[in-house]
Amino acid sequence: MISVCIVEDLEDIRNGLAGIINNTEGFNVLQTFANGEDALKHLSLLQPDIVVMDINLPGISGIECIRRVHEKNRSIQFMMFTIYENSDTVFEALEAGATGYILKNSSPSKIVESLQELYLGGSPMNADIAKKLVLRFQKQTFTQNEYHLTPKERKVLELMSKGYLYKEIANEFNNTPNTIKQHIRHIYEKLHVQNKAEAINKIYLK
Amino acid sequence: MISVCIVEDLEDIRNGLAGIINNTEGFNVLQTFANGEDALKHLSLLQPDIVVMDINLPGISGIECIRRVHEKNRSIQFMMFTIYENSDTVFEALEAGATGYILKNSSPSKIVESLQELYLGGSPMNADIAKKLVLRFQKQTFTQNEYHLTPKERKVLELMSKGYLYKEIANEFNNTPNTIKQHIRHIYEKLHVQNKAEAINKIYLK
DNA sequence: TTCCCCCTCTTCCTTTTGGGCTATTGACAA
DNA sequence: TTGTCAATAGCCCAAAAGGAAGAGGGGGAA
Repeated sequence: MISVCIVEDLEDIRNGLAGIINNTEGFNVLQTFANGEDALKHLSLLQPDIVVMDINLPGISGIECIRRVHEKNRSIQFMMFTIYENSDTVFEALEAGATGYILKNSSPSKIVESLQELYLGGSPMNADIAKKLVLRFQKQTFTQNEYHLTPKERKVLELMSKGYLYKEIANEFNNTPNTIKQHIRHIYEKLHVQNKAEAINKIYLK
Repeated sequence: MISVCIVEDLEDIRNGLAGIINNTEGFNVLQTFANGEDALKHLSLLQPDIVVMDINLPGISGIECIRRVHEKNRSIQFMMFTIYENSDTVFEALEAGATGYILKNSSPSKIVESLQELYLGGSPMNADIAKKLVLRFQKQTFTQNEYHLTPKERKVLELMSKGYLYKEIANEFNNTPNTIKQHIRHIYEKLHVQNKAEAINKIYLK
């Protein structure tokens, strides 16, 4: 039996969704909430398997609600439930702890299918959002070539990003620290940055 | 008309797949290849919209093949085509430039649907793989709590990782640089690191 | 062959960082 | 009320990083 809680401010949608889930074998709606504040109070005690969370709630946002509950309850799975697909919002929610994502206009069967996937350890989401995740993932390799770094510079940058000192990098390549310094100066010029942290940020983060 | 090339060493599977795709309205199989070497020679000229790439090829691997073609042809979309779901392999392929992912035992309709999604800019993949991507994405936020950093320390760390100097962070919070230095000392102690780059690495990378 | 780029290394100098140590305040919990 | 801890801040000192400017060798392309 998969236990579910629903947080959704619109009564019709909330009840409709609860109906769909309750009428599906193997699912059980424990409780529904009309706002994030109520949900915050009770979710830790209820310990549902899944929380279906509307993102646009009055008062505390769905994302904030996920963040707070997720922090203390790592076993509860959160399924975002929204009408639109703003990718920033979705990323924020993923960061806050959500693992799945369904659109409000999905068919009942699609919704149930997604909940099952989530319960089985998957991350149901549409191909668009998955693509954005993939792009973030690819960014690293992608970015490096953009700045026309030479092979040597890339290797230096990599060690630098791991916290190696100039002299340690120098040992690694049998160079003098001065040489490494020179490479790093060139890297900074090409990236238009002034220090290690900025360089790492530009190449490996964001 | 969506143009497709197929790289797959097993003749039956290759022809079967080509048949499925050619019999679907809106799709056209330009050419099929039995190995990566042949594909490498011709893909740049053929410029298909999509390449369906088997990962386990004799000789040069599918991943290496994607990497090389992708490097010079950013508009060609790559769909991985495998029997198993080793996540390391899938990540490697994503890194190499693949954006979609289908299992060999998928139904013909599922395969066609995935190809359409890919063409429309999505990243078709099953919920398991999506979950792994999400987990990588969440790692950051996840890690921070592990080291019991205080909220202030987290904020300092964040600015530090962006390349801010002590005094710049100090201005941001109306503190003296000495205070920031002290916070950073504590951060380093908690993370067991000696410098910025290591700290960034431990919290935001890998 | 000439020119450009990559890799190598230097010297001189300033700024930034990091480690050790100490200390005060306020909040919160036992 | 006493103890702990976060946040604030200071001092001294040494190491590391970064900026400016120059220079030589080697290899590939025009």
